[in-house]
Amino acid sequence: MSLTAHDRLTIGELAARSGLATSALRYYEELGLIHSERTAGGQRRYKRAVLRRIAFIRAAQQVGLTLDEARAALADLPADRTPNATEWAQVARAWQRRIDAQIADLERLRTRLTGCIGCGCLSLTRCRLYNPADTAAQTGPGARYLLGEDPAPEQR
Amino acid sequence: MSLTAHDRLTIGELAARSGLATSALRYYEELGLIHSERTAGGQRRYKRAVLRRIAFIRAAQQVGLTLDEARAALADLPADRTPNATEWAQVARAWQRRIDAQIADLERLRTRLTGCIGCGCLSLTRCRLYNPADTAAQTGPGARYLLGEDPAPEQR
DNA sequence: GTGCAACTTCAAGTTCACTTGAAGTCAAGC
DNA sequence: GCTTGACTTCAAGTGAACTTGAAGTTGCAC
Repeated sequence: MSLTAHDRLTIGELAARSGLATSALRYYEELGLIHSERTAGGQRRYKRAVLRRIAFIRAAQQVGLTLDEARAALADLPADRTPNATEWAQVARAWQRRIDAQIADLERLRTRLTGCIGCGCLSLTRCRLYNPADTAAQTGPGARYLLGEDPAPEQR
Repeated sequence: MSLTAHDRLTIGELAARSGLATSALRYYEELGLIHSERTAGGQRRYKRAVLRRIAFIRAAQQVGLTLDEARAALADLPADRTPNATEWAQVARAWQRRIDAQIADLERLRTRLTGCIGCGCLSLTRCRLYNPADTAAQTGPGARYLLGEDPAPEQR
């Protein structure tokens, strides 16, 4: 009678499908990234749409969003159904800008490295890896992995 | 580039020049990423070559290395002098491969997103974002901000 | 109706890359 | 010689993203 095996997923099934650990799924739920229904006994049961949300979250992480930012981005998409083309296009385009910016950053670094190979490099005065005039600054607490600010105002 | 009495830097000077906090510099030293001499009174004094090492470390972080990996990479470069072209080229080329791989990952994601815009997407059966057959996904513990991201979306 | 894997909560632990704070010491300008 | 700011060590804290462990409960197959 219960075709429910098809229509709601246990946390273990969701873990298997999504590739995340059950602990991670509970953690995501605690953060409000995903949601579940409960059985009479208190166990979680997930709609299949949650798989979509998780795919979204993983992609968000790949473009460098924190889970908190991912949650904010998810707020623009419907919780339980497939987003329509308009809803999705809006999000996707924002991400494309992000991705493009990241690619540009990496290409800039690659260019600097290439220059360095040519110049027998890391010279204090000349090296462009060493003196990146172009730096996209950031200095938030948390995520501080960005070769960011350009200090050294006095070059003596 | 005068070799005055100031050919050694205090930790504060190094911090100002490198853009890192003094606490970070002590931490790097604790990890064995950089080294210092000490005054009679026990204060750190840094050779200017340390600035180069720091530039290297920051760039390493940008390409997604952990500090531990950066230390390993630094082992291929001389501690106190400018690396010669051969030494440097070897390292730089390894990094270029890394950078290229990262760019490729991002481009793959962007392609998937583009496809999704067209298809009114995130369909469970069709979506390529949702079903990335190519999971070259990095998700080891540590180093999760693999791509040099900036949390502020549109600031350049 | 029983056995047991899969679930539950809650607290605490982990890793990375640092920062903060306390308590004390050094270096240098006056 | 004094003062002051820059330094010292060591311990503990931070935050993101989870994981681990303990102790107990549920659901389903047999």
